[in-house]
Amino acid sequence: MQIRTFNHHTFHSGYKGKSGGIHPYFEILYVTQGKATLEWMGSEYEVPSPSLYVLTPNTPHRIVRFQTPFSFWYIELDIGDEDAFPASEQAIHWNRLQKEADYESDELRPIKQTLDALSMALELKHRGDKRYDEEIVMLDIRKTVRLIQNDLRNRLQTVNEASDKSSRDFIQTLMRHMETSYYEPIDLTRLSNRVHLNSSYLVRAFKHETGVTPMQYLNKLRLSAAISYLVNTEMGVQQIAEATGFNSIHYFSRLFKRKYGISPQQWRLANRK
DNA sequence: ATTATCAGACAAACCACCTG
DNA sequence: CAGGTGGTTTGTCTGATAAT
Repeated sequence: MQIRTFNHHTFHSGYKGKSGGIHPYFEILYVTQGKATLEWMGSEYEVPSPSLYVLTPNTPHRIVRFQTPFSFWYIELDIGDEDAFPASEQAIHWNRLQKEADYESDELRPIKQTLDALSMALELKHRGDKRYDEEIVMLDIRKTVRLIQNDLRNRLQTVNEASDKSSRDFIQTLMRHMETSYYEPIDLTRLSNRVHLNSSYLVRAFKHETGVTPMQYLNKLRLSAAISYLVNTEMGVQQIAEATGFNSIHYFSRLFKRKYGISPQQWRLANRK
């Protein structure tokens, strides 16, 4: 495991710079001051402070609204083939909990203590202080990840004991699948085979539960990924269409224009700098 | 609760062509 | 040449309805 990059920011009123991205790295985002909304994998998350978000590789994320001053730091990690990091399902579950997370509680206090230690260590690194020790930072990151996983495991046990498993778990299964594999070829037949259900029943159940059909949900994910690529990379529209799972640039730009009113290229020009 | 079928509406995907 | 549009074919979604 390697730190690929880390940074800390405070947004003051009038801030108009970049506040998100997409990259093939695992990211930990720790919010220390202010409130905001995080867009991640097609959903919005209320971001209080303190709160901690785990962002899995290749997923676009963006802070869209914030109450100033808004402070946070993040670390992007090249985790190689380590499997100790939360899977997408766990990350989603964890991030959803952040809205109401109480970091003074017995369960979460150890995480906050570790994060505060990390904050201080990263501050040393930022200043080029000799006391900075990368090894200790790595241990703290591993400890944080481990604490998150333990906390999730404990919660899951209590949930499973308390409630009967929803008969509609397959919808969550499919949503998670699309969120992590939106760039792969996905069609209705593959989705219904995946959960062993009739496709017409699947569409009805999915819409009933989520308000959108499976393919609408998938396109929403793909377009929000495309937005991140447009703003944060130099990739051409053709490349972005491929990277987000669209089979053709033509269809991509048409869908894009339908949703945002302008073409991808125009959107990039309008949202740069 | 789930599957099946059918028809009609609508959206996605594709090809050919246009534009800057 | 990359990116955008028009028209056509193919796939998805929905409502109705019947059955397990």
